[in-house]
Amino acid sequence: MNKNKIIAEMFEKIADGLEFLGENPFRVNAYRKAARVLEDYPDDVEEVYKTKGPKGLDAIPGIGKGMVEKIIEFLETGKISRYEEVMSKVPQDLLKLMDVQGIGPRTLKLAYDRLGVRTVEDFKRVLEDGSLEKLPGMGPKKIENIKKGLELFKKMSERIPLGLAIPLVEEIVERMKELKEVKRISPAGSFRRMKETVGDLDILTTGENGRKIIDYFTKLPGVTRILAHGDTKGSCIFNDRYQVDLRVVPEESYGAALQYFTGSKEHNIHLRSIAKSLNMKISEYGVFRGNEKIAGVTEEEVYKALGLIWIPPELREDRGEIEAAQRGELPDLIELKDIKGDLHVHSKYSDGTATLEEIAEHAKNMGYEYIAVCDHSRSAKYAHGLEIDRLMEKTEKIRKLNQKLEGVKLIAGTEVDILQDGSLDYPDEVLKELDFVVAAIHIWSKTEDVTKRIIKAMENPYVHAIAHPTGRIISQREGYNVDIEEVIRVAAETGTLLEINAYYDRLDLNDVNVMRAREKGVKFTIGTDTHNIGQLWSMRLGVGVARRGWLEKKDVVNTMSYTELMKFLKELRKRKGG
DNA sequence: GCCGTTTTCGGCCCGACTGTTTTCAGTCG
Repeated sequence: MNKNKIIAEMFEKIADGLEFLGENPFRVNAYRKAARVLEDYPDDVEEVYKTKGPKGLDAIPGIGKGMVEKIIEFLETGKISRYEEVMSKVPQDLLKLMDVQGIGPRTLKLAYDRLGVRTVEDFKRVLEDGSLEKLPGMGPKKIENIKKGLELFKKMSERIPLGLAIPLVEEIVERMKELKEVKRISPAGSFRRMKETVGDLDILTTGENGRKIIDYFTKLPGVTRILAHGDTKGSCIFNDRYQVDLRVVPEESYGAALQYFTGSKEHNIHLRSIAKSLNMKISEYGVFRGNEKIAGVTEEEVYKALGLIWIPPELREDRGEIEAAQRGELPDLIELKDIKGDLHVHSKYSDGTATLEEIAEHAKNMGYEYIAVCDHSRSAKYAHGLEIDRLMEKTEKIRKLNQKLEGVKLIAGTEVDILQDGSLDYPDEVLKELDFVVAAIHIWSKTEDVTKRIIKAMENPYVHAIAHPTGRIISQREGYNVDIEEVIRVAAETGTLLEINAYYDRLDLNDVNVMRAREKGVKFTIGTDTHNIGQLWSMRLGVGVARRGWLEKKDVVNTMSYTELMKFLKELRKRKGG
């Protein structure tokens, strides 16, 4: 585990603290930016410091002299004195409330100075007993707003996995299209960027009668609460859980608005600074030179006005895509239609619910050429892992079935367990008989470093891929204690594929790790880890991660035809010495 | 606190909404 994340968190907390103390907002922003840069930075800062010294750290964009000093202080002493100084001046418990809608640093400071509020509990008390309301700038509506914000805070504090939001958003979009006033409609925000989790869901429309469109929206089935209801914006809670904002914008600024509301915030900030350097101004209404509007109908022309080619939403995180677009060198991203098959599906043989025949049938429905059936291995008792004879029986059945099937093939595979000592749950003679082997860790302890186990598995010539390489479950668990940089390095060295597990709460590898692995020359497989056939659709989540990780068609092996893929898998084993 | 092919000082992204105001501060995205 590298220290980037720890330092990033400390910088973030310094930013919160300074904001509360009323420090120069630009300084606050500098800490936030540094935190975000570190969070995303591919290399371990400790390693950078060791090999390149302070200069190496200073070369990181957004990290200057002051931040370098603090990073070094942390690496050498485990502390940052500035952090401790700021923390000693602020009520740390109270600052948690910064994330509540309607509460910002000024409100907290006001309550702190005038009412002696020090904790979340204090704050709730002055909110209830009316003393907060008596302060200057506070009024009944503000108080009401904060109360609502607190109520929602608990429910909303957890971000929603993208896979859960997709059905809801698509249904809303379909229903809105039924209204004849609605001309154009598109989801925006982190949803459109295919971020692994989403907060609020943003939907953008153009159309004639804004009021009517918003009215219709607030009356959709599933609305349990209406938060805002105006001529251009409506905001509702669906199913007591999902906040959806609908905006109606004029046709002539649709592109600018879509760009603006798609974000990310960091991407937009960067764009606006470019606009400024070109003596232009960019907003949700368009790109302006003086009072003259020079772009705004489409996103393409917005980017073009700034000297950029259009940037796919998945890349808009300010992770180098703007510079790449300036050079005209954006990747030709993989698309869902490039996917020729699913390389991680479970059948009834282990803990899946579908028979081989049903899987083949659904492969056809998905328009696939193949599906790899990768059931659990014998140690996975909890999942009815297959003993060798059952595995052989299943493999035999797949071979026979393939002779009958038209237009689709099943690939005989396994998701073989990587055991405690890094050996595999089937002997090589057995693995050899299978066309596709993904290896995975399913049993581990929190204190254990599993890096060596995974590396040993990658060195096995019969292993094609490592499934869910970090083991994280979105908003449930962190994942194994694994040095992912090392895993990536060995994957590149041995040619072993890394899986993008597309199951909605895994998405493992994640976007940032995919990006790093790609830079090192690693190839990928995308598999849905489907256990019942209705989950096959989540391939699009995996493709979303791949796109966010800058992958092209050539980086993902299940874009190959069946024949190409089988050839590739055989050659990979040869290269690995099998 | 960061940053510079106009700048090592003086900028730093922008607009809307809300509620509280009577000209604006705070918050949000």
